[in-house]
Amino acid sequence: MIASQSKKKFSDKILEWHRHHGRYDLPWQKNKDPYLVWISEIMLQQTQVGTVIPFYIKFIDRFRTIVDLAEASEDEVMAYWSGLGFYSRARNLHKTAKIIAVQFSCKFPDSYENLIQLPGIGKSTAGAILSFCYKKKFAILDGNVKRVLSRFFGIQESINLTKTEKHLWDISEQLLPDNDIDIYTQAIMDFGATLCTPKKPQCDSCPINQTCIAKKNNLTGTIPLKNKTKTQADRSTEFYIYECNKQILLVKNRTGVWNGLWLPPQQNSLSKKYIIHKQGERQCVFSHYRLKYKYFLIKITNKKDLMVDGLWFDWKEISDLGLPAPIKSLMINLSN
DNA sequence: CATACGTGGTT
DNA sequence: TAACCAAGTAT
Repeated sequence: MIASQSKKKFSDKILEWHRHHGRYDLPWQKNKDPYLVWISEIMLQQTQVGTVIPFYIKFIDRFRTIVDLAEASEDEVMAYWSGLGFYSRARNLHKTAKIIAVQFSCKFPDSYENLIQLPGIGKSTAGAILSFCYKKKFAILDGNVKRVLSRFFGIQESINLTKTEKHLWDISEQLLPDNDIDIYTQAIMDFGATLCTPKKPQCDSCPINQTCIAKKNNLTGTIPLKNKTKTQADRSTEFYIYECNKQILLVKNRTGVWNGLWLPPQQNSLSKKYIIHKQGERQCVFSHYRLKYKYFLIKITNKKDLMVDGLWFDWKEISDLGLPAPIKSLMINLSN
């Protein structure tokens, strides 16, 4: 339990800091339309602000309302998400738009119970939407808040543990101010993102440095503690880029990473003799493993030589398709 | 509870 | 170069 006076001090100081040092000109801060806030929150999950901005601008320009999104094809939604990563976010975004269109008559839900059941909206995203759009007193617990709170309270247990996570949620909820909840939610994220940073936090100009346990004990370099996940074995695959009549064959991937995106076939199904025009080897690094792949550019004269369940696309269509970032980059290279 | 799920930037 | 990090959620 945190004493009510300490609570007020904490939120007051974060709010006061935000007045002078907060971020005010991000593209999703122009209004409190829950649809737009939702899009930004999903895009920002595990993704840096600078990466999100151009994707957000293009996305909301194409899908201006929940109806635009609900009526779009999954393929087009994936194309707009192409390069942003964590593609289940895009698939869930599309699912949720349809659910809101049908079950909520296009009106964005404003209760925790309704929000939390929507695909892709978890506790923190629900809290962000409720506080930003409806000024309801709900907490968030993103990476920024975890770092700020674990340092301020000197929490030296790993933040990966369920117990610690629960503790942090508890603190985050207790610290909420009675007023200006929407500003406070933005303020504590800005605070974590720009002052209480992972590396080299600016403790000298921190408004709560007098009572920060990590600062007091010189532990800002070690808090928050994280369990490191064990490194996984590399994986390998091959991509066969078949060209015929200035078109290339792609198949819709339905498993694992890149689920929902287009990929070149990963096995060679040509029975006749063929010529490899270009080939090479690359790798891409994921959160949990490294993928090494060989690629082969093979030109054929008859599409019927390939019995593959895919579609043929013009080279110039590649940049507008839902392809993984490294594969799109490879293909654009090969088209030159 | 641990793991799957991307990508690009920084150290 | 490898490791770490970024507005988490689903299973």
